[in-house]
This record gives sequence, structure tokens and C-alpha cells, in this order.
Amino acid sequence: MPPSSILRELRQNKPFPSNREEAFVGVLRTADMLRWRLSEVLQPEGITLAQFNVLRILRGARDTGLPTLEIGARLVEQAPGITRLIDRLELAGLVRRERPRADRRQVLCHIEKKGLALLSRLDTTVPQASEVLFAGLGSAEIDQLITALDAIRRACAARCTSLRKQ
Amino acid sequence: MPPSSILRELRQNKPFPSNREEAFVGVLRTADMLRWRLSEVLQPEGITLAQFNVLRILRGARDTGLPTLEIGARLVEQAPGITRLIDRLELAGLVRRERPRADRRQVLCHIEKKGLALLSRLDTTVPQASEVLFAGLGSAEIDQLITALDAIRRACAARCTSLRKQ
DNA sequence: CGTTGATACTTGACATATCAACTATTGCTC
DNA sequence: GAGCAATAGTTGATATGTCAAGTATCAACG
Repeated sequence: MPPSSILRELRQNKPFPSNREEAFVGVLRTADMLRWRLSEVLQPEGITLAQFNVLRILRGARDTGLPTLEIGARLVEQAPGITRLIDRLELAGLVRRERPRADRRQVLCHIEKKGLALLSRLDTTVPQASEVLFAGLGSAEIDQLITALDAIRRACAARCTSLRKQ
Repeated sequence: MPPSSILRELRQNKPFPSNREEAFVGVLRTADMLRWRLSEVLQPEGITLAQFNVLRILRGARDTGLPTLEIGARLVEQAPGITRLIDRLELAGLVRRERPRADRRQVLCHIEKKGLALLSRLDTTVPQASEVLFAGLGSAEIDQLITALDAIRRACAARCTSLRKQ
């Protein structure tokens, strides 16, 4: 097995004390690069990654709409930030908000036609990007990767005291 | 193989169109949780993840110091942000900056005793955290994970037009 | 009903990230 | 050695994230 490329990438020479720490750094760095690449794909549409995720969540619930905090729960982010994130989406005409009669504390968010159109323009380019980035891996390797990441998240969820409940 | 836990985590029911997209989301989510967990460990010392990384980089070069942008290159972040990040570290007395005579454009950054002391307090807790989070995986599985992530980053680097050169 | 606690956000203050100019210094070329 | 591009970093404007406190509404209890 060839040595990991991380040491070279970070211009370090000391090897990692354990392969667990190396994997830790590897996950973080890989995620950063994926985020970077995805942002490039989203840039022409002028939305951020977080906004893209919100739009996709809202598309998944386009018939009923979703209350603000439910969107927050489906993201990895927290409640306070989500309000202003959606403020901007509303300003851009991509989503619409309404206060339902039933429970006037809630604010139901709906995706607008303009938002759906934007997403549909990304429906080919975004999956394409992920296809290409994972092209170096066989299907079995990808399944192994998914399984390994699952195990890490399980351990993480068990350890994180202040993690928002799933 | 059990199905990935991501669908449940995100409260979605539609399966992913391909395992590549599932792996994509898995990497991003796992990184977020690792970041979260690590932040918890760093919190008592009052530093952020980015600051922690800068301090470790500077510890690795404590004899010579490092120019500002070289630190930026070793992080996953960009140059402009690094100036103010180090401003804060300097304000906290964790690092020191000087303009060398040789090339007066550069600013050499050095870690201070206070910074070294802070890092040494974290030298047990941080590796401990990564040990625990990866405890569910065998050593061979971790090596596979590292290899898979390497392949993704390679594909990513080849694709990313605007990626800072390594 | 009135009060009390919980829920669903919103807001304000502040820290941090991002992008595009801008300055200072150096090295190269003629 | 004067001019000019390249390098190293800073700065300002703006967007975004984060934390704590505040408001409005509901639900349940007496």
C-alpha cells in the first residue's frame, strides 16, 4: 500500500503517530476539498453550499413545506443561523414563508418556482461532479468507505455530549 | 452490509441515486461531526480548530519560524484569512511576529512559550479523542479508509481549477 | 380564565470567513 | 540603476456563522 499523500500535502515530514490520527486528518481534508469542488459547481448559480442544501431539503417537501427549525435539524447547523440563511433565500425569491393558522409560532417555508428551476439546472452538474471525484474507487470500495464513515459517526454521536439530537 | 445511517440522520426516505453520492454526503457529514467533537476538546483552552492547526504547524517549525503565507499553504484555508487569524493568536500571546532583515516583505511567525504550554496540555486529550472515535474500526479498515480518501483527494485536486497549488 | 412552562423562532452583538483592492519589498531586465 | 512584474502581506467591505437573550404562541394545569 502506498503511503498516504497527506504528509506531502501538508508539507510535513513527521509521520502520524497512529493511523487513526492520519485517518482523522484525512477525513477533514477530504471533506474540505469536496466542499471546495462543490462550491465551484454552485458558484455560477450564486448560492452557497448551505443554501443549496436548504433548497434541496425544501424540494423534498415541496407539497407541505417545512417549519424553519425542522430544516435546521436536517442540516448540520443550528437554529439561530437558519433564520438568516432563509432570509437571504427569500430575498433572492427562491423560497417563500408563511405563518400557518394552525400553529402561529411556526413559520412554514416553501420552495418557489425560481428555486426549483435553479435546482433543476444543478441536477446534472452536481451528480456529475461526485461521479468524477469517486471514479478512482470501485463500487465495493465505495461501500466499504460508506460503512467505515458510518462507524465513525456512530462513535462520534455517542461521544459528543452537546450534539443536537438526531 | 447494513444500510448507511445517513438517510435516517437526515430524516430522508428517498435512497441515494448512487453510492458515490452517498459517499460524498457521508464524507461531509462525518467531517462535520469530527470537527464538532474536536472543538469540544479544544473549547476549555479557548481556541478554535483553525487556531489549533496554526499552533501545531508553528510548533513543528519552532526553531526557524514560518512566514505567514506558508502557514496558510499548510492549512486548508486561504491567505487573506490567515493574517487576522494570527492577529488574534498574537493578541492572546500565543505567537510572536517579526520582520526579518533578509526579506522585509515576509513576516516570520513564531510560537511563544504560552502557545507551547497550551499545546502540551492538549497533547493527550486530542489523540485520545481520535483513538476513541476510530475504535470501531480495525487497523486494516482504517488503512483502507486512508487509501480511499487519498484517491478522492487526488481526483479532487485534478478537477479543482482554482485550488491553491500544493 | 389566568398562570406557567415549553416551543418556535427572531434579534442583536460579536467573531470569523471571503473577496477584491492596495502597499511594501524584491528580483529581473534592459 | 530605472522600470516593472512578481511576491508577501495587509486592509476594507461585505457575507456568513455563533452565542445569548428576547418575543410570540401554544398547551396544560389549577
